Amino acid sequence: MLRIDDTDFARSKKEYEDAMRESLKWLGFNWCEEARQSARFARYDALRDELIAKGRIYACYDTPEELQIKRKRAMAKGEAPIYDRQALRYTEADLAKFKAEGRKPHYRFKLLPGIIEWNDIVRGHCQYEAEKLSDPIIIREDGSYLYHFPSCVDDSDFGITHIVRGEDHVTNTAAQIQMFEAIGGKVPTFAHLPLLTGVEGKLSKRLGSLGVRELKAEGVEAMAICSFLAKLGTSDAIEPFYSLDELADSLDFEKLGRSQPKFDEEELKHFNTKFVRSMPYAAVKDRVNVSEEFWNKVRPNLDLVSDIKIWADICHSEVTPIIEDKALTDLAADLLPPEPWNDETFNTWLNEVKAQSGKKGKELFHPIRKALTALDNGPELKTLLPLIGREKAQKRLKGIKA
RNA sequence: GGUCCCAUCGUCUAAUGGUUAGGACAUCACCCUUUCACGGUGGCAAUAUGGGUUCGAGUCCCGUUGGGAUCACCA
Repeated sequence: MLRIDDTDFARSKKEYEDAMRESLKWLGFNWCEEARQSARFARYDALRDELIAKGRIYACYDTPEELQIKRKRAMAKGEAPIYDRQALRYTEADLAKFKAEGRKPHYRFKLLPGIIEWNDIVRGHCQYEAEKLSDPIIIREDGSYLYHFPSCVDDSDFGITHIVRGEDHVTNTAAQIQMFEAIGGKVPTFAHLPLLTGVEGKLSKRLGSLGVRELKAEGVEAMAICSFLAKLGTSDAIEPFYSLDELADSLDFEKLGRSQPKFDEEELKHFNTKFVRSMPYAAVKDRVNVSEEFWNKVRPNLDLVSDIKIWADICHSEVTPIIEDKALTDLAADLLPPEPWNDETFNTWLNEVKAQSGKKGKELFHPIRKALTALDNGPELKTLLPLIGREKAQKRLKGIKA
C-alpha cells in the first residue's frame, strides 16, 4: 500500500508526490492499494470529537511566539522544554478574551502520566516517562491535521502490523502508542533503524544530499541502489541482487546493527560498476539492443549499462581507426585470414603478425586495438575480432574508416 | 540543557566472559590474460579512553571523550 501523508496543505505539492511515485516505481516498488490522508478527514474528525469529549484532546491558544519563548526559557534554566499545559488551566475570562481577540485554537493530545514502553525489533526494550514528553500538537490553528494523529488512525484502520522507520521517530513512538490506545487501536510492532550518516556528517533527505533521480541520471542501476542500501549496516556482505523479492527474502532484522552506518556515494558507484558487470542478460534485455552473446562477451568491461552502445557501435557501425604503427597494422591487415573463422583463427593470425613484425606484448596488441576500436582498452581482442568481422577489421587495420 | 541511542581494521560488520579478534568492500602484492580491462591467490590493517568486577573483559559495571536522534502549528 502506498499512503500519501498530505495533511500539510502548504507542503503537499503534486510535483513532490509525482517525483516520489516516479522514484519508487523506477526502484522497482509496486503497490496494489493507495490511500490519501486528505481524503479521510471525516474519519479523523469523528475520532477527534470522541477524544475531545474524553478530554484526551484539548484546545490551546498559545501563539507560536509564546511557545518559542517558553521553550527557550526552559532550556536556559536547564529544564526539559516540555509544554506546560497552560491550556488546561484557562479560565472563562481567558477564553472570552481569546474569542474577543479572534484567536483560533490548535489542539494537543494529552499524554497520560506513567511509563510508556515497547519492545522494538531493533532497539530492544524501550521506555519513556510520559511526564518528560510534551503533549503533541495534532491540529493546527487552521484546522488541518499534523502527521501524528492521522497516521495512527490509518495504521489502525488499515491493519498495519509493523512500523519500520528511522530512529528519528523513537520519541514520537511513545506518544503514538498512547494515541493507538486512545482510539482503541492495536499498537503495531515497531522497528527503528539507525539513520545513515554521510561521509562528512549528516545525510538528510531534506538537504537533498541524495536523490534517486540524480543517481539514475548518473547511470546507477535501481537494483544496485536497493542491494547496496538494504545491506548497508547489516552483517551481510553487500552483493548484487536482481529482484526485490529475492533481496527482501535475504533480509533479517537480526543482522541489523544499532550504530549509524556511513553512506558513501563513491562506494555506491563502485558497487554499481561491479553490479553492471555481473548483470545477467535477462536483467537488461529490454533496455539494450544487443544479443545475449554480445552482452556476455562485452559486459565485463562496462561501467554503465548504457556503455554497451559504445561496443555495439564499434562492432556494427563505423569507426575511424587510430594508426599508431602503420607498418604493423598494414602487415596485420594483409595477414588477416579469410573467413570462416574458428577459435584458433585469432591465435594463428596474431602469431604470424608477431613473427613477421618482431613486435610482441603491448607493442603488438596496442596498435591493433587502436586501429580496430580507436580505444585504449576493452574486451580481449580475441573476443572482439569475430564481433567486428573480417571486412571492417581489414579496412580499419589499413587506416580506413569502416 | 532534558531524554534516548551508539563506539571493533580506511568502510560495513562477526565473535554463550576463555579464538592467532573472523568475514566482506577498499587498498597493496603476485598470478592469469602473448595488451588494457575482467578474473584468481595472498598480504597489510581494529577492540576510543580511564577505572572497576573476574583466574580471565571486545564482551559486564561506572566515569571520560567522541558521534547521532529528539525536544516544530514538518513527516
